[in-house]
Amino acid sequence: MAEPRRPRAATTEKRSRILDAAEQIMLKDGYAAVTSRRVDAEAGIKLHYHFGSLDDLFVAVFRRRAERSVDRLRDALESDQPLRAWWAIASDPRGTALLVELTAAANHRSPLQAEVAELARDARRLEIEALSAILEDYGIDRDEFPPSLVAAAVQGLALVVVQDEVRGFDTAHGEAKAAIERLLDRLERGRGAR
Amino acid sequence: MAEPRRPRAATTEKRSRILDAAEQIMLKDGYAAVTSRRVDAEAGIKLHYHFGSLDDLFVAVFRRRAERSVDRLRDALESDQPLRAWWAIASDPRGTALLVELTAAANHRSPLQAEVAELARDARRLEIEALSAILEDYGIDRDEFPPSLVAAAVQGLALVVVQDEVRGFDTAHGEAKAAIERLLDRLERGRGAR
DNA sequence: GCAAAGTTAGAGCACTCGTTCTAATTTAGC
DNA sequence: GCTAAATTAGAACGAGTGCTCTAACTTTGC
Repeated sequence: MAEPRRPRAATTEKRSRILDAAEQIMLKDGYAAVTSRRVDAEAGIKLHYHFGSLDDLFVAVFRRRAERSVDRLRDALESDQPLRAWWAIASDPRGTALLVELTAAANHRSPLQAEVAELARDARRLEIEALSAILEDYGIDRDEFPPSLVAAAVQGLALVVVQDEVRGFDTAHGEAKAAIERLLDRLERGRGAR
Repeated sequence: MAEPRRPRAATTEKRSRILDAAEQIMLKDGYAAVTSRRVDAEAGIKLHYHFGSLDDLFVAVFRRRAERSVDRLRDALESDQPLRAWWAIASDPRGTALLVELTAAANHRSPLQAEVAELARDARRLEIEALSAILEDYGIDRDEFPPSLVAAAVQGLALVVVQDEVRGFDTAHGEAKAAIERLLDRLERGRGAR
């Protein structure tokens, strides 16, 4: 049978160095700029030995990110101020930008598409479950604003506000962000008082 | 001086045939699939004579779309049921998908980036102005939900719901859409009664 | 220190890309 | 119908792509 053939000590570190390079390129110039030669140059290592194909690399980048995201989301929704903590995660510029790029890249990389769909489902399920339990604490009517709507609204709002800010669009995103903070103040205060 | 050298009769039709082809490719396989040879094949004409460069083509696709969008948005916001009409536009799958692709493409096509920024600013300004006038009619508190927040929320919500639906993600988007319709019903009814 | 396995750099392959050029064809205006 | 301009197809160029192969190099376990 196949021998164990264990990798060397430094290998996992090199894998993550390649993943870091891929993320950085994606954030700077978009997913289409993530080419084998560009990653090689940025990481100082050739990717093909460690990942085989670009598809595999994209999937690995996504997986590493997705695992962190789901863990952090779970913690946030179980924290003292679930809405505020959730918003902090959703409105993180780096994470949002990467998610947008990876989702766009998934359009023509089917192995990646499956991963993206899975994360979308898991994250939304997590959010909806958590919201089902806490929405009433915030004084939000569940018939008028069901968890599925609130979840989509939070994610969408974060997406638009963050993207407009990152891209430097002149869309009063600062004012919107301030209003969201005020809203969170009021909601979290109201929840504590209940 | 330069002679008039007027183009032939069929030329404008051919230009728009190329634009149509570019849109179709983008919707099907993403902006990165819009290559000169692919467009040539899809449209049956060579694009370089009519547009010069791919950058010019992308800008032309965006401009044609942007002009229609702003006009339709203006009409919607001046209609009898501004929120509902606006939502209908924002949640149009084809328009949303194209906007996402073009915005992503703008990441590494600077001539396009300038156009996108301009549309974002103009559309948002239009929305904020209209909302400033009608928000109170809907019984929405302007301090708690300022126009800039409502505008970002509507666009973000549409983005997420439509994208999840188009991509077949299992995120309860159907339920969210139904809740939005109920919300619109209530809001528009309340506005009429005022 | 030595063999075996892990890892590397570099060349190379077959392909696609955006764009330009040229020669041929089609059309418009007279 | 003729001429000048508009438009076309097709080849070609240099560059970049994902990926493979090979020969060298480095580390590991004994």
